[in-house]
Amino acid sequence: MSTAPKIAVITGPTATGKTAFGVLLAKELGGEIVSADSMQVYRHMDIGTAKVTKEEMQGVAHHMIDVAEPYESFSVARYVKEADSCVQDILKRGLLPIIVGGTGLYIDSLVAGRDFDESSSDKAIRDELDSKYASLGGEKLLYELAAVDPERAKKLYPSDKNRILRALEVFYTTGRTITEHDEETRKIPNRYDAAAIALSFKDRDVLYERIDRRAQGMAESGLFDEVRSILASGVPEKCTAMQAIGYKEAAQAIRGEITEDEAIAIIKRESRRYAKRQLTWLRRKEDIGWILWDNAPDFNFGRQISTKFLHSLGLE
RNA sequence: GCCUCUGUAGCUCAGUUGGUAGAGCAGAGGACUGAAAAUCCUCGUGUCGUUGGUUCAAUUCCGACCGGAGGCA
Repeated sequence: MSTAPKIAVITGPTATGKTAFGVLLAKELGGEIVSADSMQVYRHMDIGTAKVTKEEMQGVAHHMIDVAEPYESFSVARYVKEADSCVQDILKRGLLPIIVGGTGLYIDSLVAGRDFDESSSDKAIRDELDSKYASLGGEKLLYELAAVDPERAKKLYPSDKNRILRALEVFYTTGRTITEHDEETRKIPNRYDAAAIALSFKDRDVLYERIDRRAQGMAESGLFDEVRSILASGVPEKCTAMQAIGYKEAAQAIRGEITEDEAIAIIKRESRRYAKRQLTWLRRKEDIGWILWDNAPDFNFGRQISTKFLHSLGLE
């Protein structure tokens, strides 16, 4: 049926063992890993992003990690472009690309092969819209959007700044509405035939306990020092990288606005909420195989299920 | 032992001059096409400590009991 190349995807909320499981499958199936994590793309952000270490990689090649500096503004557009060339290259060498990560938008965009045309983005227009939003307020801009793209405007609230600005940006740079743009891209067939596995826990409380423990561990193994040295290197506090959970809170503590203990508590809470959002994103996908752990990841069990699952989808 | 205060949602508490109750936080559900670890939307029934009494009606008033805090001895 589909002539799109087959690839594997391992996803799931944070702290469910994706990294280790990915390495295990890569060794088993003869593959290489392409990370799909919006924060592990940045260099020097290791502790707070729970980035794979050299030892954990066990010799398996990893791509899309450490490909940008924290002060750069990274985005889906750049991710798809670079990750796609990694996937192509792996396929060309006859290996299986395994996408591993928790950034749903990145995975979907890569698999779908969404086209992020350069012409639909314009920094000057975006900045102008941004200050307009600040001075006039979201209500006014939403009216402005409603005049050209009522369909999209109806779906948004005045407070949803990011989406209002992007919708207007697309219209002013291309002359077409974002609704038209989205409809078109939805028609394009997927670039890859992806077999996706999602990792999580049967009991949400178990997941949350792991998240809390992991955040605590990050603090104990030097998260605050890591953030301090990133800030000291001149990275602006309001760049994309510094929006990462763990980093923005640590920065607040470093500035003295909150205590380190308060920061840790907030990091735990925000990580839990993040995991919940990831679950919401993944739950609506029907073509995903879930592996639910009991109290801890059981990779033997996982391997049995996943190899069977991947096999049934035509992967070795 | 006596006196005072207190016991209401997972937590901190508000409230009903008697008609079975509501905020914040936590939490839950959802959306998501160039910041996505981002951004945004929606959601509050709980033996009002237990048990008697008064009352048409008690979480609210009265008594006893059981927790908790403080004061006096």
